[in-house]
Parts: sequence; C-alpha cells; structure tokens
Amino acid sequence: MKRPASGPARPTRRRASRLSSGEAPRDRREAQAEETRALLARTALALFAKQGYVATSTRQVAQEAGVSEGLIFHHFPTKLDLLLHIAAQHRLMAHRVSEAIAEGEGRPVGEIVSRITGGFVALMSPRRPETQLFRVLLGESLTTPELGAIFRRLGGETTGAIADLLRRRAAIGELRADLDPQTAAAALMGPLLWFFLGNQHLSAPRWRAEAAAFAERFTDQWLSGVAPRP
Amino acid sequence: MKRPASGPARPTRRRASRLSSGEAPRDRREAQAEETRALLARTALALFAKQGYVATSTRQVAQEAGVSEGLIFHHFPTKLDLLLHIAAQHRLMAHRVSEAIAEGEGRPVGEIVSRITGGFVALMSPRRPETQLFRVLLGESLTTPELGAIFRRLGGETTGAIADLLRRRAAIGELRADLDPQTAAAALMGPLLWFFLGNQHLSAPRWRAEAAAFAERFTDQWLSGVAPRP
DNA sequence: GTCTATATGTTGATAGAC
DNA sequence: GTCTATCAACATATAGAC
Repeated sequence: MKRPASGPARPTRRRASRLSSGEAPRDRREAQAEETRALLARTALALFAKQGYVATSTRQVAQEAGVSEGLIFHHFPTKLDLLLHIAAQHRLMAHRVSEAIAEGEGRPVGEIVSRITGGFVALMSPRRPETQLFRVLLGESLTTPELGAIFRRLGGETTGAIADLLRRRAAIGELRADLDPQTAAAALMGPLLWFFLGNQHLSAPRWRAEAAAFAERFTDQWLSGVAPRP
Repeated sequence: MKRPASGPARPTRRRASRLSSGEAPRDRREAQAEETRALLARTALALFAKQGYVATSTRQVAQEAGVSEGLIFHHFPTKLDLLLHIAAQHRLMAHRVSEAIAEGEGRPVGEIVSRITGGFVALMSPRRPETQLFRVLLGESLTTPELGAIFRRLGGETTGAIADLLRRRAAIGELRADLDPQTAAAALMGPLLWFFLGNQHLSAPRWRAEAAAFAERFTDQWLSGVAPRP
C-alpha cells in the first residue's frame, strides 16, 4: 500500500506573546504544554481516522501539527499512549445513551429510544471527531487487545444501560413480559452500527437525511417487537 | 506499538519429490505454483487476522511460510494483491445468506431466518478462516477505500437478498404489510454483527454456546417485530 | 518546552544467479 | 520457481543543545 507523500506542513499559529499577565511562569508553561498536547491529539486523531493508527507515523503527525517529532515523545512516551490519551478525552455513544436514559426517567420508552436513535444520527455524522475516533477504535480493536478491551467495555456499558431500562419498563408492563433485555438492547444498537458501516462514506448532508429516515423507520419496527403481547 | 519479535520460522514441509509422474513438467510447475500461492494466502491470512494487514510485513509472511520474501512478490505484485487474492477465495456471510434464501423457497420465513442466524453461529466461530478474513476486511475497510468498497458491497448484497425475500413474503401476507424490507434486513444483520464484535474473544466452545443462545432469542424477537399486524 | 541530530531496526520492493 | 543480496525510505524512540 503506497503511503501518500504527506503534503507540506500547514503553518501553525504560535502562541501570541503574553504581555504582563498575572499568571506565574509555571502556570503559563503548563498551559502551553496542555495546548500542545491538545494540538497533537487533534492532529493525530484526524490522521488516524483517515489512514488508520498503524499506517500513520509519528513523523507525519509532527509534520501535520507543525512541530518536531521529538516533541511528541516528550509529551507521550509511546505512540500508543497518544491514542489512549485521545480515547480518554472523548465522550462516546455510551455516554449519550446513558444521558438519554437518565433524562427520560418517567417518560415512555418509545420517547427515550427515539432520543437514542436520533442522537446516533447526530453523533455519528461522518466528519465529527467522535465519529473518527470511533472508527479508529473499531478498526484497531480487532488487532490490538488493549483497545479491543476498551471497545468491548464501551459496547457492554451501552447495552447494559439499555437493558437495565428495558428490565424496569418490562416489570411495570410497558414492554412484553417475556422480553430478554440484553437481547433487545443488542437488537437496538446492532442495526445502528450496521447502518453506520454501510453508509459512513456519505456526505454529511446525505448522511443526515438517510440516517434520520432509517432511524425513524427502525425505531418504529424495534418498538413493535418489544411491545406487550396482546 | 511494539511488534512482537517474530518467533523462529516453523519448519514447513516441502513438496514430496514426485517419481515418474505422468504429468508434463509444465503442469507440475503450475501445480507447484498454485500450491505456493495457497500456502502464502493461508499464512498471510492468519497473520493479518492476528495483527492487522498494515502491521504485518511481507517478511513476516515469508518467514512464517518458510519461503523467501522475493517469492511473495513473484506471485503477488504488491502486498495488497495478496490480500485481494485471499478475499476472492472465500465465501463470506453474504453467500451463506443467499444459499439459505434460495434453499428456503416456499418454506416459512421463520425457518429461513433461523437458518441464517444459525449459520452465523457456525460461520463466525472465532478461529475459522472466514471469520479471520472478515475481521481483516472490516478493520481495513475503515481506512483503505478499495477494501471499504468491497466490504460495503458484501454488506449490501446480504441485506439486499434478505430485503428481497421479505418483500415477496410481505406481498403474500406472511409479514406485516407496511414493513420496510431494507430496514428489517438491517435489523436482522446488525445485531449479529454487534454480538460478534462483543464476543469474538470467546473460546470456540463458549462462542458456540453463547452465540446459539443469542441467535435463538434474537430470532424470536425479530420475527415478532415483522409479524403481520393483528 | 521545543528543537536538531541521530540511533537502530524494519519496511515494501527489485535484480540477478541458479 | 525459488533464492540471496541489496535498496532507499521509513519506523519509533532517544540525547543533548537552546
């Protein structure tokens, strides 16, 4: 696989000189360091998402960010640490699901599920950083055990939270009594993932349109599968 | 990410010398070449599955297969050609689904769907070559456009075949009339994929047990979601 | 905190003898 | 058809000057 010759490094704005700030030099340095870490994380994420983690070199990240390669290793001991730092900084689908569930307490399941599928449409839009991160993690999780565990944990948390909701709602008769909550949760998240993988190449506007339409049709069908038996 | 120092190359059995065979030398050579290509494909697939396509070197493939590196490039002009050759040789989930549908013509949908989900359990067992290939393609499809297209096509064929079945069955009243076939097909395949990603680390026996249980519960729930409205 | 320079090994791919 | 020898480019990571 040919690696594209990385284009000329984009000029990166340096910090504006601070005149007579009240901050101690220590704080300024730390702030600067944090800024750099953020820059590196941003840049690396974009490249990882486009080319994959293994196929992206630290050199490339440095060039694209407009810093030296050594600086990367000053802030992140290894390349994997860089990826893990990125992963830790983002709130993924799992968190959105938990939020939707917490906020929907006392409201009908259908409403909560609609919020979840609707959130998926917004969250997984092709160009968003969270989406890019998700793709990297998914791809790498298949070969890097450490990331595989992270990825599985995220998935498990998501279905777990949903299953918990369904269990409670089934208990009060809002859902069919013989429902298996874990299965139903997988049946909710799985098709969203399937749709994402099949349509991630769409442009953002087309994604929004197609994903929204799919989410609506799918939510409807899923709900009729878990509704109480007549 | 540290690359594990590849262990000593396993001794590979060489061809048994053929005494006085009736074959022309030309045929023997061609057979030998085919044998080598198969060996390389087998070996590469195992390594790709474990470490990923990009993270696996042609050198490593050569060592593990017990041949020289140059020989790889004699048979496959580039590393990507090797992967594409592998991909072309395997019958994936898509084909199994089509088979199940063709063979189930005239039988109840529930039965066909059970065969599909049941086939998934057998086909996606952790150590099978098809499973390994699937993982490689999925992982790589997220970053290599050429493979992304292949992967999307496979997914599209699968849901397409299912959607077609559902459309015909809905027309004769076996399924609810307002069913959207494409959505229902995604709702069938998605959870299987989700389950696979969450449980691919299981041992083969545990996979069979857990996957079979999931398949049964899920099939049941999916069917009640597409059943005709009362 | 950032840079330059470099260490040390690996990569995909080619040439040419047998 | 297979091997050995070799390539230039690239990988991750470190050392030390500023």
